[in-house]
Amino acid sequence: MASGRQKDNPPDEAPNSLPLIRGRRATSYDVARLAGVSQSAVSRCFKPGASVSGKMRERVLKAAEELEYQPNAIARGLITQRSNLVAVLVSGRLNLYYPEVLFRLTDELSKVGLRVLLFTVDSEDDAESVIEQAWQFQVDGLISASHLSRAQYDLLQKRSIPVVFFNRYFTDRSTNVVYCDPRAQVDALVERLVEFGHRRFGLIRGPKDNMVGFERIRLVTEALQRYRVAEIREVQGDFTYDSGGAALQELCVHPATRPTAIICANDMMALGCMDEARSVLELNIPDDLSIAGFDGIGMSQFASYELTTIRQPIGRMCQAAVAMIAARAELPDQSNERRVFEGAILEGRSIAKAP
Amino acid sequence: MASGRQKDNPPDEAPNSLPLIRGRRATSYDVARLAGVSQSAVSRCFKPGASVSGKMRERVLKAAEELEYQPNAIARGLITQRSNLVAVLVSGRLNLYYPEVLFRLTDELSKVGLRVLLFTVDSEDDAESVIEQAWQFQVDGLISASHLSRAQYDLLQKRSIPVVFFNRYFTDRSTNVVYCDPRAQVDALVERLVEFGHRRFGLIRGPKDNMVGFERIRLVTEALQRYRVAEIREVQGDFTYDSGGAALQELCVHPATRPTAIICANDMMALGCMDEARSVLELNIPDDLSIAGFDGIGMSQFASYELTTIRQPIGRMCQAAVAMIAARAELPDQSNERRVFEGAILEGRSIAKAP
DNA sequence: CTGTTAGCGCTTTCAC
DNA sequence: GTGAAAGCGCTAACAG
Repeated sequence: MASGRQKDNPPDEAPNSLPLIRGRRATSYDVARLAGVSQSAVSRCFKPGASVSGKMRERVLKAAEELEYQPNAIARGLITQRSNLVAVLVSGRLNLYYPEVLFRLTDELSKVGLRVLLFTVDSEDDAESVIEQAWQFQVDGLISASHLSRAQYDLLQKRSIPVVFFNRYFTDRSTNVVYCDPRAQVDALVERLVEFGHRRFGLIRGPKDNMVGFERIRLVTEALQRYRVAEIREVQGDFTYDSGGAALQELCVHPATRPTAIICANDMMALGCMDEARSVLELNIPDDLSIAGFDGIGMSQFASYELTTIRQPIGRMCQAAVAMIAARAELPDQSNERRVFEGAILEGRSIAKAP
Repeated sequence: MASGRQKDNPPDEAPNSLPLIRGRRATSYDVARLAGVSQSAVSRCFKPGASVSGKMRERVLKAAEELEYQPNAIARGLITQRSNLVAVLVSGRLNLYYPEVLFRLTDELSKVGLRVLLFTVDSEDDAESVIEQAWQFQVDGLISASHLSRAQYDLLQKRSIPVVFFNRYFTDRSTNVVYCDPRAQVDALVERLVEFGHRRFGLIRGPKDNMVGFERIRLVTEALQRYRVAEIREVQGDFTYDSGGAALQELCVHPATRPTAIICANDMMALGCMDEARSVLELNIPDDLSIAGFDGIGMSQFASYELTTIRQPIGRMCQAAVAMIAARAELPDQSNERRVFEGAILEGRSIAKAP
């Protein structure tokens, strides 16, 4: 067999053969040999801020270009203990109904030189295996826009993997978290609806395991109580379009006392609700029924809907999440941080005076 | 300093300390020491189908569990020359308007033990750097649901990175490709529209660099010519909702001779079109205007739209793409393959007799 | 500034 | 069936 580290070519090989010698990619040794320098010199040339003379750098880069050499990130990660990989967890739901988030996160991460190892999760059991995978791949951090159990979070902590939660958190654990607090906007929205004369409200919850959905409905309920609204009916949804329509039906079983205003824990359900109201119950929106949502997804502003909703500043939130994870990939022992963003009311045409 | 490979503990360390010794994760050496076997034995226990005695396996797995040992995928990749990483390229557009694709691909890939290194691309220049990144991370393959230039594809080939195209291909290159051929459904759709008495058609194209959009419109045009339809007006769109509305305006500048049927290169534009028709031009759909699309995205079947469209069998297409890339990650030199799926007409309520 | 050297944690011959 | 030893491609002290 050939000697170690390919210090010399096998005799039958042309001296300046193609970069891919027998399908093998060029290594820093190949570049070093061609440039007539040491292998570590090559390494330095690819490390930003290393001390190399201009002459050397030039020769090395020329040789590297000729061989189409690019440092092997895997080998680098092995020794530096930094993979430059960040695991991103999104639930199937989020990805389908709010794809902007994943897209923005990926974009921002790539700006700071981090790659996305994508995981989609549908249940807590999935998350279990995701954590093992992330661990095996030595990720520098994890951004979770999906539910994790406390045990799973503790495991991550124990393994010193920095975690940033996106729009979810634990009440009994300090964590890094980026989220949107819609409190002020909820209050303004409720005030407006009450001023419009609404007295019977329907609230459509998110899935049971979802903090954000829960919190939103809680804020709405509290605001309503502050305005002395007593007739509040809550029904369960699961963030899907279909569940929005089903929930509306449930709220309207007694047409005489049906709500005149409905607030949904997310936009997707609000759209389902609007469609059900118009096409099945034959109600006009907003004249017969006011509907509002949360998120500010692109679709909610389509002409068929023009939903009044509370938007999250997704762009800034994604930037914040990435900045936090990048900082902790660099210095793992930073203390936890919460970054809370305000929402903003997106004025649509889905709310009006009570009928 | 401590001796190489941590064969012995520093004296100040407790014998059975925590798995994370000073934040370091357990290695196969740690497990070997605890189990009283050689390091290579540990390695074998984690390799499926290796020859290990039951007794040994048991001891090793017990030690591994105690130390929470999981093999380091990075180090493994370095030696096996397989990273188990697959680069997935999606364009911002695709991700936003057709998130199902990314979701399904990720799911299927994880079933065969491959991880997704996600890249989002908006221009060909982005693709350039993505390819370098993918190369640096030694990906076992690349699935591209985004545009690549010929030069970029050739580079990938030269580097022996298996590539599977999702819904795009080159006319002058043989490639691995999964795509949907809607020919038969286009023909059926056009036939139906002609039978409904439509004689003036409007066609809304996709972005200029997009093969699929181009092909769809070409198929429509050919079918129309076969049915001797002469009045065809094509306008440019870019697959976005907004561009659908704008295109409709352009098609209707002369109300007297406006098209009575419109076919859009994708669903998202068709939705924009429907909304523009209803809310701005005050046309009824389908009575005043028939509209059809391509894709079969979830949203197209919302009650506000019920678009008649030609659906792609996304689930099966994603399975096929993953099977192809997995096979080529295993045996890189397999010949190219094209897997073509038929579309299916999704019956909505957006087409009817010509006014 | 440059080269030498020692590993990162793993898989894989090769003897035994 | 098991252990010893080599080495994947790279970075990081350390000398010079």
